Amino acid sequence: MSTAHGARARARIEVTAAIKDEARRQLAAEGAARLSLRAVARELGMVSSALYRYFPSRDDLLTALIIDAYDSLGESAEAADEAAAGPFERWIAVCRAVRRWALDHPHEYALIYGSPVPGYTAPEVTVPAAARVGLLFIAITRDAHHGPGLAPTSLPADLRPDAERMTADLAPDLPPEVVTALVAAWAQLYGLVGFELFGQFNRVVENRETFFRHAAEQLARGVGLVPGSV
Amino acid sequence: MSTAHGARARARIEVTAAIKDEARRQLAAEGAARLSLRAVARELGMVSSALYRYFPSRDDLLTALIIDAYDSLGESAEAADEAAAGPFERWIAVCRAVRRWALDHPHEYALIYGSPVPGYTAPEVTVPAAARVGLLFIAITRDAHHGPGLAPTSLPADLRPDAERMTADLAPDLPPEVVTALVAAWAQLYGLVGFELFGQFNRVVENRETFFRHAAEQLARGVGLVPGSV
DNA sequence: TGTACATCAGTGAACGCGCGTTCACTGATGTAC
DNA sequence: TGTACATCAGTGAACGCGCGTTCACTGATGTAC
Repeated sequence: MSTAHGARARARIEVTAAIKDEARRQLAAEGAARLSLRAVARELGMVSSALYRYFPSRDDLLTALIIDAYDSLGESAEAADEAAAGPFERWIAVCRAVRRWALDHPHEYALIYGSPVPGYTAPEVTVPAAARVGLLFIAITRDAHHGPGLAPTSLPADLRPDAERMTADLAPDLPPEVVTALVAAWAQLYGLVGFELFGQFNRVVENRETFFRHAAEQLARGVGLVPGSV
Repeated sequence: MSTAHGARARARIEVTAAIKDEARRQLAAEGAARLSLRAVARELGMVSSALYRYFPSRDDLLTALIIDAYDSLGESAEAADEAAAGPFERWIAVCRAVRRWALDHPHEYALIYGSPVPGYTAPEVTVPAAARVGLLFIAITRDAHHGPGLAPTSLPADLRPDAERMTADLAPDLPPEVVTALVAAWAQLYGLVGFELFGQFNRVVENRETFFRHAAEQLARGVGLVPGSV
């Protein structure tokens, strides 16, 4: 019954991977807006119409690349998390992994966190992969909250309902003050990374690694994490 | 001597403005990657080659739009600044103006702060316009520093040289701790705005106005600003 | 083990599209005397 | 005020390009009996 191990099935997996690899290469070189099915096919020595056996349209190829990018970023972040001990240190490690990954994969980063690709809207299937880094930050903060050291700032009254809804959705065992700070810190992290990546720090910040680490530490403090506690 | 008031000169100014307006309209509708000289000309009832009397190439038109966008954002921010009193309140007002402008001009915002347009690199002429909002934040913080209320966090030793260089470049009369915090806050502000604008807050933050205001207040505190002091 | 049929990866030509840019030109507006 | 010439905005045709997608096809791989 299982054709899943036939030569045809194996070939299909390999060619699909080759298409994505070449597409990723072009993405890295030119950006998502310039990614072209015809160019991918040309580079693989195929005829452009052959790609339609693997991806029903250019948008589907883009979607596959987006999911892969989120997963690649998620894996980097998770590996950094596992290599660190203590909530504060884990937080910093994940922030640095995100920055590192972004600098190593600028166009893939732009694809998932930059301005939307014109004419393309990401389908629902991308959501789980997109959530990985966020879930990691939540897990780290939750672990810290079980120990000592969380000193959340207070919430204004008009933010409380939304904060409580977010808390119920994301991390019911954390205080709403912390969840709010967490979401803000998450967005702010991407501001820091994006500014560096897209050139806004040119002529302003030079020692970017050190600057980033300092800023990431401030973000950690913002969600109540302090160095050294385990 | 002065042909600057002839009918021809006046017409030139008007047509140049009309081209930019139409280009801005297409930018708003489709994004920078889809902006096309031919479509602009078509919409204006001109032949595409006629645009070359006004802009030597598509890139020059893009550059003009970028400068206009920075100036438009800068004006909004400056107007908000002037309408507020006290450093903390001015800070919040400027942050909110930036967010408001971004939500009102999403594609122009993406053009100046989103992922770079493929094949285009912004020339030097854009720098002064790009600096306006940053200068505003520096001015606000400087004013606060002349009064009471600045309580800067400390700097790690390895960041100090870069922090002192930045301080000399940007605001020699401010302490390096504050300048560093300022640059970070500036990047973080754009993280908050970008996340909302590019859809990362979908299904996460609902009351975005309130959330943003709270986050902006935290940023203000990060550079040592506190409410109520004048 | 061998044969008949079904599946499906890849081909090659074509459709219809839009793009940026160049170039020789026409004709109206502006300038010098 | 009138004439001769220079400037320059806008035209229309063309160049050369690349794109996504469709379609009828060939031929190799896989399946059922």
